[in-house]
Amino acid sequence: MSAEASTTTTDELVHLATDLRLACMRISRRVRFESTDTVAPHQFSVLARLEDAPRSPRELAAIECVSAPSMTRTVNRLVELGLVGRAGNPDDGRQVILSLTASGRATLRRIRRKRDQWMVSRIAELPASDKALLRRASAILAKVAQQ
Amino acid sequence: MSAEASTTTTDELVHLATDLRLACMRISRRVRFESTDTVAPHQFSVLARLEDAPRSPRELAAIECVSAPSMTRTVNRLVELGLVGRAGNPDDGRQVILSLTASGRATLRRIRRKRDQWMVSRIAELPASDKALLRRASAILAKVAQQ
DNA sequence: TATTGTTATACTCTATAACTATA
DNA sequence: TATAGTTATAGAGTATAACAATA
Repeated sequence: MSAEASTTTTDELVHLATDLRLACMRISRRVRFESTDTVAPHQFSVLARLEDAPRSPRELAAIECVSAPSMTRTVNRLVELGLVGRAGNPDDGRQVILSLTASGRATLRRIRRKRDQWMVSRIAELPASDKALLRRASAILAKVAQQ
Repeated sequence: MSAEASTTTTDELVHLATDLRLACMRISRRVRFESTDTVAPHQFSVLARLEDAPRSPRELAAIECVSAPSMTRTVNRLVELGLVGRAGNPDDGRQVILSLTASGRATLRRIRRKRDQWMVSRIAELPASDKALLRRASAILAKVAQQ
């Protein structure tokens, strides 16, 4: 009875984990639902991967944990939509190099802006103390997600 | 320079929204990825809807925002798996009433436990002050998601 | 022979349209 | 005729296996 008072009990920990997980999943769900755009989730994900650097289909398939034929299909569609460009590698005739087009970059920006807008509109009305708390929580959650 | 110090600027607000959204989405993604179980996401969702009360296929289709034939298919599979039971409505011969079986309830519990475990293992190591902060953040996020 | 990428084929989830049974 | 549910059919995403081209 004395040892439990000062620290977090297992029960409290599980409770916190459940509540926090549900809150994150619900927010994630709402954001995804709200920001349904011109490209599907798996297409958005590939565009985001190409943002930093051009990549080969194989690389993308590995990162996204899908098969090579699946990635071929996804990439074909993105090329068709004009969001991704395909180029050959002069040093290795087998390889294909994929990169974002200007339109692809614009699409990424637009989708992110839309997602953020949903979140901004909900946070804006909160009292300053809640915002400050979420600011700190955000950093902790980011670390938790990275683990 | 004097007015901006005390309150949240638009820029800070958007920044917070982006960070918080990304953190929630990443955690959600990790949880879903980690807890891939016997049933697919859309099946899990239907099981959860049947937890509180039996429902008709039509009701489920409306709640889950899918077509009636899609729900027929999903339900068929869940019945095949023994997780959902099908019964006729004596008052209306057209209607079908779906409810969770004992096995369906057990499956829901098992999946939730698995999802929680991932979150618990990550939160457990945090300092007590972070846990306390997340406890408060969780409540705020829950309200935000509900809006 | 190993690697990169595509094509062939099949399974699942989704949808719309057509159908059956009941009200 | 209107409603609940299913069946018919098609489109998109996924997978594995087989193939072509290059190293």
